[in-house]
Amino acid sequence: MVKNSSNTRAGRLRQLSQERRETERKELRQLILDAAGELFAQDGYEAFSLRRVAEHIGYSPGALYRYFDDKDDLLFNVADEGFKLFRTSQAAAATSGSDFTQTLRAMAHAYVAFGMQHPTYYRLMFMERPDLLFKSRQDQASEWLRALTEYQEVFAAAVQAGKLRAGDPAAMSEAWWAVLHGIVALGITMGFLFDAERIQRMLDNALEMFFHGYGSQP
Amino acid sequence: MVKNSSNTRAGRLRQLSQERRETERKELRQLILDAAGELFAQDGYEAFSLRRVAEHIGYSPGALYRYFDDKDDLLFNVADEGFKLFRTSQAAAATSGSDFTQTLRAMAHAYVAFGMQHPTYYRLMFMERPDLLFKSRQDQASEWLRALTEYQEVFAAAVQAGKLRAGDPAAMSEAWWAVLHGIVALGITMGFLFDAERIQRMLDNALEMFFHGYGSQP
DNA sequence: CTCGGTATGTGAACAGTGTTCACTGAGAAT
DNA sequence: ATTCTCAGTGAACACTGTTCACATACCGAG
Repeated sequence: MVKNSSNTRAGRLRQLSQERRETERKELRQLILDAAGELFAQDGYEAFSLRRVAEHIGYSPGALYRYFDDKDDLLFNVADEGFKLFRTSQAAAATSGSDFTQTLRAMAHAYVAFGMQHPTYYRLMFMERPDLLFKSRQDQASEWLRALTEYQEVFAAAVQAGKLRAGDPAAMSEAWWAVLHGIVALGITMGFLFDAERIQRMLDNALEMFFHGYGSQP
Repeated sequence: MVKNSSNTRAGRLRQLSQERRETERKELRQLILDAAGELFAQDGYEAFSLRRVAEHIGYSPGALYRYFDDKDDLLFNVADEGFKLFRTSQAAAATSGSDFTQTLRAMAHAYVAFGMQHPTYYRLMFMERPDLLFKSRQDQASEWLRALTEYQEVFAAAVQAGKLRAGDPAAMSEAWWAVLHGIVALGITMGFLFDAERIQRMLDNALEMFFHGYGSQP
């Protein structure tokens, strides 16, 4: 039984040693995670391999299994990093403009910018393995849904304020999310067709469509 | 030198034999392709493997390389099958409604239905490896762009007829394509969030948005 | 009919992947 | 000082795509 005995010399030593081992463990875990993030961003999803991560930090492949259950588990934790970036960029945009129109524009541009600047993250998060974000940990899974519900709140407020026409805010935000996702997905997977400027114009067109529609009747 | 000599018995035999070998070759090629398509639709992109295709038809893995350059080459030809399906379904929808609104609705529903009914094909064609459709063969590459330009033509006609407000038809169709792609992509990769009915509602909402917009001002 | 050539399929090999596991070796606990 | 725990290793397993020397069967010509 381990007692909380820091009054004796042996007790203090034991505790310090335990703490040190704990921080060492966390440091190595972080080292793996950093290396994984770097290699992932560099080589993309397909070429990403456990063995190369291990080699990159000078460990044997099997060692990583002391810190992560699986390749999927490792990827999940990498995706988490991407989600932090995504959430902060979205949150910043959400509180930028005073007008709803401006706010939505800012959030949309932030969304697309994130996808274009971190294509591998976006791929992993929203395209390749979105299932990763659901299983695994419950406390972090909500992180993922929160970004989605954030849009809904903005939309609900806009409908209530009369900035948008009456209707189901959830349905509207879903449809708008589909637009954003479609633009980013096309931009990422068909970079040879759509360069950055064209994606920008596409987004502007989509915003125009969103607000005013393309129909001719008033 | 091979002369076109079907007047002698030996000549006829030679020609028939050559024809037979040729058809045998085509048959085996088709057998591989069918098996590949089956396994691909069954197991999806990630689990798809050359060796399993070979095993499935009772050949050694190396044999496939007599008929396809590469795994990519094989996948490209599988994708081609998907494109035939896609194109015919789109073409049928394009000539269905007399009114533009109806036509666009029909095409949109066909688009989404294709994605939901053939998720692995859609993944391969538009998400996983769209690069496959560009390199490889020039004559078939246009096949892929034609489906895209078809939308543009419909839009151009609609603008000219006053069914849509004035503007660049290409930009409009691109934006609308992004919407469709976004809906299907979300439906495919996040099937646990969006079931078929919800995707349907999402599409209806998107059509509403497309025609009338979500803004409150007239 | 026999010879030479041509194309086809095989089997083994290579380099890579994720994952497991018996084993060291060092440090902590007793 | 001895036991115990745990991190890390290295080898193995079952896969993957791809290549290549080789056997083999068949075709065309002499």
